[in-house]
Amino acid sequence: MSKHDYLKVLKEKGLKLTVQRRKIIETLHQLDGRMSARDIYQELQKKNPNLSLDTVYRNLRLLTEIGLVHHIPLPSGAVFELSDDGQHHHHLVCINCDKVSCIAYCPDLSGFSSYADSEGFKVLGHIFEVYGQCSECRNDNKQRIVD
Amino acid sequence: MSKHDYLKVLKEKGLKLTVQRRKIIETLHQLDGRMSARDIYQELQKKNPNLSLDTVYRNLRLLTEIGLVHHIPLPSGAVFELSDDGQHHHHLVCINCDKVSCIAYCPDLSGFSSYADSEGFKVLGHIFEVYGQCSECRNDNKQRIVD
DNA sequence: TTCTCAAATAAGAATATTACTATTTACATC
DNA sequence: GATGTAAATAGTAATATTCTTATTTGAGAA
Repeated sequence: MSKHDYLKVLKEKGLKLTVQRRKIIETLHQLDGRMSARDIYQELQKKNPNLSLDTVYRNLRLLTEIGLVHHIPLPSGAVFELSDDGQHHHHLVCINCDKVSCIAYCPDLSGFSSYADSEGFKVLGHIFEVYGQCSECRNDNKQRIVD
Repeated sequence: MSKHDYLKVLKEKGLKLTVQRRKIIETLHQLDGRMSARDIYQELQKKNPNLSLDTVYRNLRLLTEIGLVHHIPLPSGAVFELSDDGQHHHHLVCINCDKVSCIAYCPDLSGFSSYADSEGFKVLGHIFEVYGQCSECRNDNKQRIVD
């Protein structure tokens, strides 16, 4: 998704295109990685010392709600990434080194949603993250055992 | 799982049966609901004013790691519940009123885990929570629209 | 029972995240 | 372009969670 498309989506949702909001998206877009709220705050504060940390958190929450941004809870704290396509996906997270990989698997809730709906509960979304140990950290562990 | 069983599991894991640890489990057991770290802290502080809030957080994290306790992230903050059987399960959470129901569905990661393992990644666990709107909150919304 | 020591705690500092409120701003309408 | 208004921001306070370190304690060994 291009930078322009993000701004279009915001407009479609009736949200204002504030400078701060644009900058947050641009930062995530340009640095093209996963950043914490504080990372983004520190980056943007270089140009705008008046920026409020709350504004970063508030917008990240908003952008997450409308699906433009993914919130990834890591053992060491939350990071955020831009959504490529407006669709969500899930992650494989190493509990040792915090490395994150995207995965294609998504729990199939279609059957469950119908059931829940018949019980009056409207399913609106889900969070799903897989935790484990990456190959590098596994190798490190083996080496340590040998030592 | 009885109170005694929890203490047995702790012992098996080589963890100390501290007074604070026992009290945290007993509180979750007796009040038999879902409580925030602060709820538990405030309850236990009545009897032990020296109790540290950090101790509550630290033990809830530990108990969650070994599977005796479930951590449930709600929009308004995290709550904890004792695990009935040492097995995990997932929840349906109303984003309006924070009501929580347990659900039987659990994402099937067996195939994915084998694949991940062949790539060097050892899957150790996952988090999964379903969000939506409960029947009561849906009805409230309808009424508001009619008004 | 006493001793020993790693594990756990208390206390407080540090960090993360959210809430509150007065002021500012995007943007639709004129 | 000027104006009205609701949404968004800055600044700050409040709350949630984690970290650091000196002290205490559970539990095994003597």
